[in-house]
Amino acid sequence: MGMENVSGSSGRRVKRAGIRDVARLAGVAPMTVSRALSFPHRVSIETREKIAAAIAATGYIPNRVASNLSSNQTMTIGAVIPTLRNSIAADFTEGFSRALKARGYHLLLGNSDFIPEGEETIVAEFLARRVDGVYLTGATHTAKTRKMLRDNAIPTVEIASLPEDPIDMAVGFSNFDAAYEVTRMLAEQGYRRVALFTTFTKDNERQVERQAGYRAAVRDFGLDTDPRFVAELEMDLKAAGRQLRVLVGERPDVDALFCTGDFIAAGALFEAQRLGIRVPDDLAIAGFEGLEIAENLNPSLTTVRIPRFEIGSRAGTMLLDRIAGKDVEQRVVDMGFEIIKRGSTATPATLRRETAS
Amino acid sequence: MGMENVSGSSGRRVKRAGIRDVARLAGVAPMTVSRALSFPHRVSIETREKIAAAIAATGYIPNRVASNLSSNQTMTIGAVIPTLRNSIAADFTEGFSRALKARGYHLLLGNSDFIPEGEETIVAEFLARRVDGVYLTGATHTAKTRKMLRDNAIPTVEIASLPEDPIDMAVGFSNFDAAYEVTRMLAEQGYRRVALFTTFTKDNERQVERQAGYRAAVRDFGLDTDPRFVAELEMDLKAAGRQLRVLVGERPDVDALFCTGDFIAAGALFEAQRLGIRVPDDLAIAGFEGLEIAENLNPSLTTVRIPRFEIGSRAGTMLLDRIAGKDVEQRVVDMGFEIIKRGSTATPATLRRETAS
DNA sequence: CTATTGAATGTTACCGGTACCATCAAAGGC
DNA sequence: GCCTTTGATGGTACCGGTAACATTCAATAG
Repeated sequence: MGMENVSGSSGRRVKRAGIRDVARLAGVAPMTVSRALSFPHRVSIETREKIAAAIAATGYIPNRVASNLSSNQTMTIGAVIPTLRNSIAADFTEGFSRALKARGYHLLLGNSDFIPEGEETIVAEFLARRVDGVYLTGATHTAKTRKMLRDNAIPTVEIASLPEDPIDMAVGFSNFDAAYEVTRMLAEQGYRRVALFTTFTKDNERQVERQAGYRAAVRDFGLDTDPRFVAELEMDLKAAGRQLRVLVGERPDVDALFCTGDFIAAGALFEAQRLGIRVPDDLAIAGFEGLEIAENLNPSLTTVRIPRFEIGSRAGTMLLDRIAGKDVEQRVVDMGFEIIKRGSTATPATLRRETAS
Repeated sequence: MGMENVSGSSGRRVKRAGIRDVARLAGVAPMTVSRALSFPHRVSIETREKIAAAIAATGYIPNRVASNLSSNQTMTIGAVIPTLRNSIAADFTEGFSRALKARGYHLLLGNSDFIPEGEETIVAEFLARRVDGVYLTGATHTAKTRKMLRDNAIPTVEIASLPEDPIDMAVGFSNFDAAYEVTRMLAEQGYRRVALFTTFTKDNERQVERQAGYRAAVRDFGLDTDPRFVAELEMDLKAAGRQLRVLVGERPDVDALFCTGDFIAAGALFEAQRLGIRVPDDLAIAGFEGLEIAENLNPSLTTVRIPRFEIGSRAGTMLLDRIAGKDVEQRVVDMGFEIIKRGSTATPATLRRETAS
C-alpha cells in the first residue's frame, strides 16, 4: 500500500513511492503532503521542508491519474486537428498550446484526417478521458459530436471559422469576406477573368466559404463566370501546377488566379515560370494564409494574412477562462484578416498602358 | 455514488451515470459491465445486450481516468516536439500518431522550443501522468531527463538521430553521413568552394552532425575551408536570403551552397534569383529534408530525402511493441536517407565546358 | 450417478490521491 | 479572562473503475 508497481527493465517489479510513504517518512499525514504540493502556503515552512526532504529521499512522483480522479479535473484539453502536416493548423495549435502551458494545462491530440466521423470517435474518447475542454478545427461536425459536447457541458472552442451556431465558443475570421475582398481587389485592379483554385470543399466549410466569397464577388463585379475557372484540388504544389496547365489550355486568356492557400499559389507560380507565363504581367496570382514563403517568392505573393498564432492563443485563453468559470462575453470572436498586396498582383499591363497614355 | 458531477451550462450540477448505475439497470454486477466493455466475448450475448441497452439508456460514458488508475496503464504516450511549426517534426509526429491510433493509444503533446530544460519539465509531467511511453525529438537531453526515464523504466524512443547511447530506443538516420554525402557529391561534380547554411546548432545534435559531416567531406575532398563559408541562421527564408547576400559579398567566387533545410535552401534560391545569380550556373544549391516544395522550385532542388513519415511510424510500432512486452531486437534503427539530384546542382558550367571540348 | 471442468457472473478490496470536516493550539477582541 | 477567529494538521470516506479470487451451475467425463 502506498507503493506503485513499476516494471523494471530487469523484469522484476519495483514499488514506487506514494504519498503515504512520503507522509510516513516526513512524520505527517498524507493530506498534509498533498497540501504541501498543491497549496504550499497552507503548510508551515518547517513541515514543508520535512516533506521536501522526504520527497527527495523517496524519489516520489505524484500520480496525476489518481489526483485527476479524486479532484474530478484532468488539466487536459483535447484537440482535434485534421492533420499536423499543414502549416496553418500547426500555427493555430502552437498558439493554443502556449496559452495552455502558461496555465498548467496539457494537450491531448487527435487527427481527424478531415473526416467528421473520425472527429466524432476522437471526441468520444476525449470525453471518456474527462478532458476539461475541447478544441476543434473548423465548424463542420457531426450531429453526434455536437450533442455529446453540449449534453456533457464540455467547454469547447472551434477554430478558424465564424459559425452561426457554435457548439460553445469560436475564434476565427470570415473566410467568405476574405475571399470576397481578394476577388474584389483583383476586380478593382482591372482583372476580368479571375480563376479560383481551392482545396477540396467536402466537409471543409472554410473552403466552401472561400469559394462562396469568390463567387459573390465575381457576380457583384461582373467578372467572367466560366465554370472552368473554378477548380478543387489536393493541397499539393504539384497538383496546382497540373491544374494551371489545364486552366491555360482551356482559357488562355485568364488574367488572374486566386488560390485559397499559399502553397497552392506557390505551385501555380512555379509552373507559370516553367511555362513562360509572366507573373503578374500575363497572369496575376494571389494566395491565402500569409505564410512566410509568400513574401519570399519572386514575385512576392499577394496573400491574406490570417493571425494564425493569435487565433490559437486567444482560443486558449477563452477556453481556460470558461473552464475557470469566468463569464465569456463574446462566444464568437472575429480575429479578422489582412490583405497584403505584393508583386504577384500588380496592376495588369493592359491597364498600365491605358493609365500611362 | 455511481454518479459523477457534471457542471451543467446552467450552473446546476447533474450526476453522470457510472458503471454501477448501468449495472443496476441491467440487473448485473458492475464487474460484468466492465467485462462486457473490455472483453465482450467473456460475457453471454443476452447479458451483453441488456448491458448495451442500459448504457444507451443512461448515456454512460466510461471514465478512463478511473480505469487508468485501477489498471495502472493510461494508453497514452507523451511526445516532446521542439515546435509544431516545423514540417519535418510534424511529419514524424504524424507517422507516429497513426501507429498509435491503430493500437488504441493516444498522444499527449509538449513543446520544448528546442530547450532541453523545457523538455525536462515536460517529461516530469509525463511521468506524473503515468504515460505508458515517451517520444523525444533528437538525442540531446538533460542528464535528469535521461535519469528519470531510465529509473522509472519508461519505454522511450528518440527520433531523428542515431545516438550512441540511447535512453532506450531510437529511430533515425545518420545526419553526419547524409551531409557528408551531399558535400561529396558536390565535390565530385566539380564544385570547390562549397558554403554551408545550417540552423542553430545549440542543443541540436542533428545540426551539429550535419555540420560535422560537411566539414569532414570538405577536408577529405580538399575543398576550400574559408570559415566564412559556414553560417548558422534562423530557420527562416528571409534569414537565408540575408545570409546569401553576406556570403556573395565576402566570397563572390562561392560556387555551391549546401543548406541543411529545404526552406533555407528555398530562401537562398529566391534571393539568388533576385540578385541575378543563376542557379546552378553561377551557384549550385542543395537542400535537406526532401520536402514537397523542393521538387517544384525552379530549378528543382537537389535534396536529401528523409523517410520522415516512416521514421515516425516505425518509432510508434517499436514503442508499442516494447510496451506490450515484446523483445525489441534492435534498439537503434537506421532508416537511411536518399540523395535526390535535381537541377539546382547540375554539373558546373566550367566543367561542362571542359567536358564538351 | 458423482466428480470434474469451464463458462458466466459476483464479491471484495484496492489503485493513489483529495474533498470535507474535525481537531487543536495560538492569537486576537472586548 | 473568556470567547471567537485563524492557521496548521489530521481522519475518513470516496472518486469510478478493475484485479484477483470466489461462486454458481450446466455440461462432460468416468
